[in-house]
Amino acid sequence: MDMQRKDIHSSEIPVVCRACEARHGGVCGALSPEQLVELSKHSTRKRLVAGTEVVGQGEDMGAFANIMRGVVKLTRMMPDGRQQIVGLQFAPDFLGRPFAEESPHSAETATDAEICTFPRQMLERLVGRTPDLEHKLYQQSLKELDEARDWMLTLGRKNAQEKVASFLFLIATHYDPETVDGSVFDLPLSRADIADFLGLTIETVSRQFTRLRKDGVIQIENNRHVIVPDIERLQHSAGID
Amino acid sequence: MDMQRKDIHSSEIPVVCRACEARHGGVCGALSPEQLVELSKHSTRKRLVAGTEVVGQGEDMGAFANIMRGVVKLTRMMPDGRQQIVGLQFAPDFLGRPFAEESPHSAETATDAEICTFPRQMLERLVGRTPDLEHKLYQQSLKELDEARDWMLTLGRKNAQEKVASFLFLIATHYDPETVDGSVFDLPLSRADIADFLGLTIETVSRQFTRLRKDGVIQIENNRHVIVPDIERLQHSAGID
DNA sequence: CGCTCTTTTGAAGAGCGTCAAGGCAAGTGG
DNA sequence: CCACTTGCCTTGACGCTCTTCAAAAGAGCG
Repeated sequence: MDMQRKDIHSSEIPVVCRACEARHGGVCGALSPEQLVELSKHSTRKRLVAGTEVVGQGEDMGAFANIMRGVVKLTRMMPDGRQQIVGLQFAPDFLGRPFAEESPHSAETATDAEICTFPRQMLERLVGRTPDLEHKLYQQSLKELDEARDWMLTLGRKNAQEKVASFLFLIATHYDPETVDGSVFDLPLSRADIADFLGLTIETVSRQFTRLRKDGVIQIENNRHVIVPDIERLQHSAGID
Repeated sequence: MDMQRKDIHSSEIPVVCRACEARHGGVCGALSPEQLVELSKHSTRKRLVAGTEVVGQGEDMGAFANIMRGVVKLTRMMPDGRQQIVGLQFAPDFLGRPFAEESPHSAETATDAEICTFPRQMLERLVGRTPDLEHKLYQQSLKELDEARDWMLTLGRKNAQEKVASFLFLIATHYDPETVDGSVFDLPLSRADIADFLGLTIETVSRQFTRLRKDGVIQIENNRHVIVPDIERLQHSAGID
C-alpha cells in the first residue's frame, strides 16, 4: 500500500531533495514526500562564500535553513565589541531558532557553504502537523545543548593549551571531509575565529599551536592543514583523558 | 462541554497535581487528566536537603523529575577534579535528558528542594503519544540552550567583576521568592558553587563581592542575603548594557 | 615582485590563581 | 557559660598565565 502511494505523481520526492536526503540525515528526513514537495516549492538553495552573514544578532528571522555543506559559526557579541562563538554547525544541521521572533545570536559562514533556506512560517506550520519533525528538531537541540555544556567546561576550567587541543579534537571528530580516522584535516576557522571560540586572543592561540607542534602532538602545513599522528595524545592534551 | 468532561470521574486531575499545576507552568501542563492520573500513579514526591545528588555524571538515569521548589545545579567534572556548573534549574523546570542512556552531567540540589520523580520509560512512552508534551520539552531545551550560550559569553569573554555581577543579575531575575522587583534575595549558592559556575576560584569571587559592595552596587548581609539598590547599575557592571 | 592580510614571535604588564593566615557564626562538649 | 572545634568566607602576598602592544615573517594575489 505504501508502494501504491509512492506511485502517485504528487508524492514523488523532489529532485533537489533526493540527492540531499541520500547524503545527509537532516530534519527533512521526517517529512513525507508530499511535505517535501510543499517545502521544496518555497525553499531555495544558496551558495555562500566564507564570511557571509546569514542572520544578525537580534535581527528578525525571516528564514530557517539546512546546512548542506560547510561550517556555520554562531556568534554572540557584547556592546563593546567583545565576541564569543557559541556554537559551530556542520552539515546536515538545521539552522534557526524556532518559536522566537529574534535570533539570539548572529550566524555567519566560517567556510564556503551551501544552505537550503525556507520561510520561517513554512516550518512552523509543518511542525504543528508533523510530530516526527518536531521530534527531530528536539533531538538536535538536545545534542546542541550537550555540546554547549561540554564547551562551558572547556571555557571555564581549561587552560590555553587544553582549550586549543580541545578545539582540534572537536574538529577532528566532527568535521570529516574524506579522511579515514580524522587525523588529517583542514581547519574551517581562522586563528581569529578559533580565539573567539575559545575565549582567548589570537596570539595565545598561535603560541599554543606552536607549542603543540613543537611537542609533536600535531603537524601544521600552510596554517590551515593539520595532521594528528596520535589522536589519543591530542585527546590527552585536551584534558579529556 | 468542557464542564461535562471534568465531571467524568476517571478524568479528574489528581490531588497531588492540582496544587502543583496551579503554581507552576511545567511540562505536566501538556497532559490530559487521564495521563496525569497515569503518571501520578508512578511518581513520587521527594524532599531533598541541600547538597543531595539526584543523578551522577555518566550514571544510568532511572528517573526524570520536575522541580517543585528549590534550585538544582548541573555539574560537569574533569578527571582531575576540576568542575564546572553547566546549568542552574529552578522550579518548575523539568530535570533529565530524554533519549540518552547516561546523564551527561551530575545533578545536585544547591538548596533544600522538592522534586516530583517518575520512571524514565514512563515519560518516554507519554512523549510518543503526546505531541504537546514533546513540544513543551522542546521549548524548555531551546530555553536552556539560549541560556547556556549566553553563559558561554560570560565564561569566555568577561572579567571576574563582570562574571560575578552577571551571576547576581541572573539570580535577581530568575529566582524570585516573594520580592517585588528582584532587588532583595538570598543567594541559592555557596561561594564555592558560584566559583564553579563562573570558572573562578572562591577567593576571586569573594574579592569581587567585596569590590561590588565597596562600590555601592550591592549590599550583603550574613554572606547570603543580597540587596541591590539599583538593578540597572548591577546590569551595567555585568557588561550587559 | 610588491601589496595586503594573516600569523607568528617577542617583551612587558595586568589579572587571576595559589598558598597561607585570619575572621566570623554556628555547633559541641565540659 | 565559656573554651574549642568546624565550616565558610575574607584578606594578603606572591607568582604564573594570559593579554596587550609592537614588530617581523609568511601566505595569497594581482
